[in-house]
Amino acid sequence: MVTTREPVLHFTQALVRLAHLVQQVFIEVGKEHELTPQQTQLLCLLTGGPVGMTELSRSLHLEKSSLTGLVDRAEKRGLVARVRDARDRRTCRIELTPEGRRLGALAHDGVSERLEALAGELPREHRDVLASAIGGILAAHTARTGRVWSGA
Amino acid sequence: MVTTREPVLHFTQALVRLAHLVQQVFIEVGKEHELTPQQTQLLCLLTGGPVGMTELSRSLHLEKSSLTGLVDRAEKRGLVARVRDARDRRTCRIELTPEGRRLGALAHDGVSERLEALAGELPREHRDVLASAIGGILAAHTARTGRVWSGA
DNA sequence: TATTGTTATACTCTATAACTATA
DNA sequence: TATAGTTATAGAGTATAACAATA
Repeated sequence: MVTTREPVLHFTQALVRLAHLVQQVFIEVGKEHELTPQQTQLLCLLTGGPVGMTELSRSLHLEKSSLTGLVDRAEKRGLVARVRDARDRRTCRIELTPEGRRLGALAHDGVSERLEALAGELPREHRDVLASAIGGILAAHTARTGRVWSGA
Repeated sequence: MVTTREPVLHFTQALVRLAHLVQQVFIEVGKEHELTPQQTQLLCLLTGGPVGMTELSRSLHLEKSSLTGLVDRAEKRGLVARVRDARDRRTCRIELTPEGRRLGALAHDGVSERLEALAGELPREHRDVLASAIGGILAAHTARTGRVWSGA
């Protein structure tokens, strides 16, 4: 049984609420730059370098057809570009335009800033425990599914 | 490969990835019961009892007009009902139908189960630190905005 | 006048199924 | 045949603006 300082929240409850808070930060920061949450996520992901549609759809957990529309709209807004590959003419890599890179960086920084601020009052060692505990959860999940999400 | 106590992830990076993982769990569990993520969230929120449209729109961070549609669809599926108030005939409270309550409970349990499983390998004291650290973050945010999200 | 909620409208986001082009 | 990506279609989710009904 739990004897010492009992956590106020159940463990899973805490995770769910935290997730929604982070999601909200993501939405608000995106809105400041007139980005939808999905566009924000796309830009953050592409910060790591160009990615093909199939890999992108796996990373974002989206059907390829859904991704086509997302990339279409981002392309129309001048945030990303489709670059065709001469070797395999079926494929294309999606890469950031300078404007996309700029907005992606702004969004990334805005999210970091706000999350840091939220956690500002936590003692340093709690932050470390938090980060490494989360790292453990993510590692367990990655080992099980082979999936990594690398946004923000 | 994870060796030292040094966090592998930056703090904010860890939060963002965790949030996306939780979100994905939410989506997958909802899908098992043919619920959209938004419906799942709505049902979980209403588990605490009937809520009016205005308060609901604040809790979910949605415009009232967006909420109208969400409730319409949920009502058409027989998950919730609008109950009009005789005292103030402008307002209505949204409450779960038996079917909505059933699906809400299933979704809630499914989410808890999976998150527990993901965290299954964490030492007990890390889970407690994690939960209380998150509690601190949420409390700080709530103090600042006066908002609570009470889903799942 | 202020509030509660809805309607009208125009997007974005998403999935399924069928398709084209290339390998 | 198999893979990479698109198109067609339908529906859900969302916001803004204008509105109706009630307080």
